[in-house]
Amino acid sequence: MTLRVDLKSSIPVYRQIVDGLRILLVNGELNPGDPMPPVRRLALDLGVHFNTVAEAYRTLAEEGWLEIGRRTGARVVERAVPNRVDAPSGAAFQQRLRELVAEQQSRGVTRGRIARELRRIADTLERT
Amino acid sequence: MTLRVDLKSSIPVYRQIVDGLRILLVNGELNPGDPMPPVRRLALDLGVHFNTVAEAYRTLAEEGWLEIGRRTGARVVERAVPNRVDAPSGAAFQQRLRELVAEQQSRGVTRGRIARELRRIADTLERT
DNA sequence: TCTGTTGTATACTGTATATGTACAGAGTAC
DNA sequence: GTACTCTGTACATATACAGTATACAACAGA
Repeated sequence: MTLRVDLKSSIPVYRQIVDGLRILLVNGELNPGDPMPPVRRLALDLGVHFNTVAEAYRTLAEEGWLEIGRRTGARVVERAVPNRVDAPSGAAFQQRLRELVAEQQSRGVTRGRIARELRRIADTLERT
Repeated sequence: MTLRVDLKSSIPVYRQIVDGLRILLVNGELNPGDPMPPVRRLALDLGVHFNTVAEAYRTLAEEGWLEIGRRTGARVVERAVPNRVDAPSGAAFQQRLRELVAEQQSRGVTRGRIARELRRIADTLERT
């Protein structure tokens, strides 16, 4: 499982884990039925405490991606596509995008380079 | 000045201010020579404490966007484009992009819709 | 039934965010 | 030049949150 966390980042580790795993889930690298590694093992791999991983698992379970059993461990489940009533989230997405882009510009990355990266992700999205 | 903060967000207010102002700076809506509003006034507008705004101003000053004087207040200055030695930051940008995209997908936003948004931003970037 | 492995619950510590309050510097009016 | 007042700064403080330690409960399997 390809997953890394940056302990020095200002983004909380448990959220880094959630974000990282969500990418794998959305892209089908983790599929319904797949067992997740025990919190203690993943925690050891990442170099954090197992409660931190447990928190991430719970978050993903609330989102409907995982099912957690006491002794069974965590497992990926079939997930109903949420009916997207959340129109406002779109605005937040745009805002976050603009912030990220501005930060890159601020670092000196050229507009062309950023634009190319955005298109690359867009292409990847539709080519699936 | 178009700037809003979300007090309920998990993103710290002072960083929301930094991110929001950086967009205005990068896009030329705030230009060298322009005076920034006093911390107490902007704080009042946003509904936060003035020290929170001051922290944001200091961060932008460290980035080279602002110059701060005791009685003069904060002012936008000409900023040298940083020599982009930070190659690793590109990888972090890609990762953040993927995380944002995955989050939208998780919410039920279609790939096409996300791709369109990414391309829209990319177009805006190059059309300037 | 026993045992070991799983996630859970709770308390605790350190850090970061936001605020309250007092202060210091520098223009301006007189 | 002196008083005044508007600017940002420098602390101390309250609070919330992230991460950890530790004990516990559930449950599969021998």
